[in-house]
Amino acid sequence: MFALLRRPSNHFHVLPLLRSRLLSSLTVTTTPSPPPPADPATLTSLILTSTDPRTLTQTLHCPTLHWTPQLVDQILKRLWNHAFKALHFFNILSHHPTYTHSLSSFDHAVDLAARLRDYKTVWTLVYRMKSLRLGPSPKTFAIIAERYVSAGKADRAVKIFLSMHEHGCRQTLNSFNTILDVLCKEKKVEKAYNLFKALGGKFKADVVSYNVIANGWCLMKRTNKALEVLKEMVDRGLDPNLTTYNLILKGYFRAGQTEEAWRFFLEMKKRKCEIDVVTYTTVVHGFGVVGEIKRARNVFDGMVKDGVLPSVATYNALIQVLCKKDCVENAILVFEEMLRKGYVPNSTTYNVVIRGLCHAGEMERAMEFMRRMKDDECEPNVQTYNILIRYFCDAGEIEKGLDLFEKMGSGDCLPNLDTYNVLISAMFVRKKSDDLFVAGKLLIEMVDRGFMPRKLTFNRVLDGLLLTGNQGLAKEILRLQSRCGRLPRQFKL
DNA sequence: CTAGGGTTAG
Repeated sequence: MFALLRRPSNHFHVLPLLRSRLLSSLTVTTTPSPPPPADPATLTSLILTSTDPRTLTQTLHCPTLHWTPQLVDQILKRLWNHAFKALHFFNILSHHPTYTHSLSSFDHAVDLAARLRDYKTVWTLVYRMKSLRLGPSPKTFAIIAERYVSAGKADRAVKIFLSMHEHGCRQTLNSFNTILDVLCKEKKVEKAYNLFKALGGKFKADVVSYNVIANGWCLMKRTNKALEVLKEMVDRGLDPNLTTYNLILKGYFRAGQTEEAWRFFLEMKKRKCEIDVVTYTTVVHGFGVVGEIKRARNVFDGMVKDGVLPSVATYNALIQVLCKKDCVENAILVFEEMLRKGYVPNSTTYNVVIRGLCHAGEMERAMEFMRRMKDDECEPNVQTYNILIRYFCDAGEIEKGLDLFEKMGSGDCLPNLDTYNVLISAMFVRKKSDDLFVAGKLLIEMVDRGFMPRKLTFNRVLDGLLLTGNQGLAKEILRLQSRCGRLPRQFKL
């Protein structure tokens, strides 16, 4: 906590000890000594703590360091929440004397730049892929389209899809379905449906196209619209499949039409359309969220008799709804039951249990489960940290929240946008000058890492700093705000 | 990354 207050610059977050250790390993590389190890964790720390680009380049270009696309991708993944550093790393390797980036690393870089809304860099990367004859691939376009749509530029995304072939990437039914899906997932169903009507004939729309659109309506809780679309499909001579039925089932639950969902489920069973684990998981979850725990359990118990084994996701659904609508103790009983049956819980399982415990005020047991995760080769992820940080702060144990935050910075799980938002809000509860100072530093750090705070966050922090006499930091943040305003920071390639 | 099931808060 106090280390946090004292750290002068953007990297105040990294624990001092770790920092000096890594810096010394950096200087070592300029003299003929052992080569830097090639494991992703060490390399990621090295990139995060380096302060001098030239030394870092030297280190990463070291001939004994054997780069592979897998290694590069692993590092990019680890640096996902530190977008500028990630792109910087990508760029250094772009100039490596012998190594050449793979298509998937390019896609990572495109995704990062697009998330920063730095479209100039996005297109530079696309042209570079093209000149290296690596791509762009349909996946590259899916990434770009998704980012444009989520930045509120749906029309732009459609245009880019329509111009894919100009970049040497053929338009297929698959890519058509992808753009429809991207639009639907961002709740632009009308737009998707218009595109579907205009070009569905040309691309020979199939059951996937119809399912995507129907699911889009379901996401808007417009089950009837979804059913209309499917009627149209049947009229065109295309048969619904299990995915179709499952998405309608989910749609009924989502729209609060629980009894319709149940009748639909019974109909599916009666018609012998070979319902699967997804069907059952949907029903267990659907009943659970409306508090129908008995029915959820009945369905869960019944699936085995029907010859369908639950999956980890099914257990996760049951455990979650028990936490929410029943009690954590019963949820943990199910958790233990799944272990006894030989299932391997994943990070979602743990996160669900941890949230349940936090919600019940059992913070210590929640922490215990986080430690247990590691024994199950299931490292805590950013969601795990966010849950614990949030509940610690809500309970007024802000120091403990900050402790966890610092552990993230030094470990292999970097904080994301949610982490910063949660923590910054928490800095207002005690109305202490020191806390506001931390909030200011966090704000600066998040911008440094490619996350854009909302205007409201800026104003809250500024007000707080001025009220508590932190004029200096307030000034710095004002400059920051005007510098990043609405324009994205551009990355120098 | 051609579609359906588990994580997140008011």
